Amino acid sequence: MDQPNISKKAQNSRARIVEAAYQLFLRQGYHRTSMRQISAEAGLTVGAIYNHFVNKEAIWEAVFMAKHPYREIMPLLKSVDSPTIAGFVRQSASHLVTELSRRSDLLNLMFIELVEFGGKHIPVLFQAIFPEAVQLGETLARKAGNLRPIPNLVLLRSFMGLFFSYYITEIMLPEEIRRQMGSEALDTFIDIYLYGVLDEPMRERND
Amino acid sequence: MDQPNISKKAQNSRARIVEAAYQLFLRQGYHRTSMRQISAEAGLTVGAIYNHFVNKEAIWEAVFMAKHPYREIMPLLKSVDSPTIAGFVRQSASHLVTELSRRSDLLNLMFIELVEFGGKHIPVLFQAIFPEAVQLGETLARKAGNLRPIPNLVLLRSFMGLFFSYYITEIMLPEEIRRQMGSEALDTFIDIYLYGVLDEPMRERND
DNA sequence: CCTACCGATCGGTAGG
DNA sequence: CCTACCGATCGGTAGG
Repeated sequence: MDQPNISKKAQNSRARIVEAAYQLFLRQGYHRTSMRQISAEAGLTVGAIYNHFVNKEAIWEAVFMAKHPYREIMPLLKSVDSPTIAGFVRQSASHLVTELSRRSDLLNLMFIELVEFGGKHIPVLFQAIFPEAVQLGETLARKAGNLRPIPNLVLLRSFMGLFFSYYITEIMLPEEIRRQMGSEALDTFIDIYLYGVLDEPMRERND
Repeated sequence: MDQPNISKKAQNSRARIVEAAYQLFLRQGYHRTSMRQISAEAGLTVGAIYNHFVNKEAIWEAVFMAKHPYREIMPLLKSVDSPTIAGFVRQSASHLVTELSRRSDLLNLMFIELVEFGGKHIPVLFQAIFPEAVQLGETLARKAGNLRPIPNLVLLRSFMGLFFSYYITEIMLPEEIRRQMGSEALDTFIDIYLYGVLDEPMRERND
């Protein structure tokens, strides 16, 4: 115990840097967060960070890949086991929106990426998650329910778009208006989507 | 001509600062843009800027209020004159998406606001556009077509959400996948929306 | 509206 | 020769 595994120590430092940077980036944005803050939060010196990352942007890349919303969203979607499309969409929506409102900062990572880096790291991220996403699209298409003729990829895209549309319009509404709409807004969004993609019945709320 | 109108000169300087800052903020983000850059682009010194704005954030507020997407979107939507809901949605969508792809930076202002300021200026912006938006919602609801029972505000919100969902998912897709989906993706998104909000017929593409 | 400058802090690197 | 890290400081730039 006097001679700890050096490699493990290094991995631990790296993990602490990523975790500290993640918290700070979300709270303050990328440019408002200094290397000093990251190093202080991670419990090592500024110089020490550069043994793990060549520069600040490399830290962002590690944070982005390790903490992007999909890492939370995918397991959530996989845990939904309704046999019908309608049930799957309703359950997914309630899970996702609960998660998004509990952690309203989740999509901020994507916004920072878009604002600060022009989205240049997104293709790499996309490659990593594409197979899983395609699989999800196929799972969705195989469930019971008469889908209108919609290509799998577009179906998947619109499914994800459902949450973006709800979340972004929610962010942009002042508290007051949000209350006026009530919690039915989400149900209505889901209904619109289900009426939009399904052909005939199966749209009832029977999850 | 030796004694130009001072107030006009001041207004002109202010306008040049806002325009210069707008270009730079979009291109580089807020924190990557220095007061020096803005002053150089606007053709005056750093100190001079502080005769027009108390600080850098005040410049952002002026840019945000003057250049936000609604300023472009609202006139566009008002110019659409189809008598049916379906026609209105289809025409609006084609106009908006054309405009958004021609100026892919339009929504970036919103993202910067969210990332750098936590969205704290949005309520002010919202107050300014809310009456117009409500009017638009009513116009939409009065057009021909059997709407399912959806509250006006939620209908308007979902209508705006349609574009967010399309635009955000487009940003997040690498060029390659976007091409695979083809240009029908937008048409499919619109169809899903129309099937979602309309009760029975009138969904045909007859704009 | 300018020149000149401030306290502080930035991302990154020196030698050991 | 490696790793992980230190105290101190680099040249420049931030908002004001």
